Amino acid sequence: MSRRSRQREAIIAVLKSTDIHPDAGWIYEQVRKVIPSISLGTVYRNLKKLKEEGLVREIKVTSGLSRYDMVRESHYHFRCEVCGRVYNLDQSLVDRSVEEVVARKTGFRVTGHDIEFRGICSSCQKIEMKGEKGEQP
Amino acid sequence: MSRRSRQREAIIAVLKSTDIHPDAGWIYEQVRKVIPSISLGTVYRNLKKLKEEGLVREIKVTSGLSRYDMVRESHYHFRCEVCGRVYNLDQSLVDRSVEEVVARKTGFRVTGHDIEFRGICSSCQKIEMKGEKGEQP
DNA sequence: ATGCTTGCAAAACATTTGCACGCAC
DNA sequence: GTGCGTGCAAATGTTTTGCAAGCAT
Repeated sequence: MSRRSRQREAIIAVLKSTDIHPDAGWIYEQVRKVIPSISLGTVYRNLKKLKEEGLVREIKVTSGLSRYDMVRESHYHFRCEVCGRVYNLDQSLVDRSVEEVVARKTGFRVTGHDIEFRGICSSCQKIEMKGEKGEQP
Repeated sequence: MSRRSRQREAIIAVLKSTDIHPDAGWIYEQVRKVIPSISLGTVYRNLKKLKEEGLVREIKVTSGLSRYDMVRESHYHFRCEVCGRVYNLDQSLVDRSVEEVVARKTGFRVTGHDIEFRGICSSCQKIEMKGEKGEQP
């Protein structure tokens, strides 16, 4: 398997400590507080390894850079189109049988699926309402 | 609205002619057969515009570069983990009510969703079986 | 001792952008 | 004529990689 290293452990610690789905740069900045000498290349290298080992998942949201998170229970994502935040949603919202439906219809072997919902999160809806004050003269 | 141009029309034509979900480079090569002087920058600029106008959709598959396709009926995607091909799936496979479920549970305004299924497509399953011949000594 | 992992810096890539010119309106 | 779209090339931003040295096994 993989060898241990302070850098690798620190990256895992950072990922475990948050659920904001950070990108590589943010992870780099966090780890730098503990290991100032770490390089961005090392962060990318470790993320790649961790992905291969199945410990970390890379998500590409419709616009923006790659984001990473620890694989806990698998979950869906909701991306706010206003603030760009990515929220977790409980996977149980959707019946797992969708995979069987797809497998039956296509003959493909289905090993997983992800759903990305789009829309406006609650805090941006509030801001939106404030902003609309007086826009109807 | 947008102004017409040979380049723009050619890009649309290429996108209409295929369903392989090409990336910008492939589109560029295709258009070049008709307009050899077109630049990659123009392809990107047009794709961006077409996206804003809602004519084209950009999909980011879990690994690889951005891919583009004309918005016809909306559909899901299946990405083969072996060959990397992206297939279209009929959106009617999954009940649209998932959006309502999410909206009710979160209080977010949900304006859309995408599903990416993963697995092994039928042609890669065949190859896989061939390749396994004799691997069990 | 062996060889995986690191830091550094350069490279590779995808995508965007500034500019002067040309074409659509 | 106005100003949007283009080609070109340079810039930007992200991710990858070659190398020599260091550390885990």
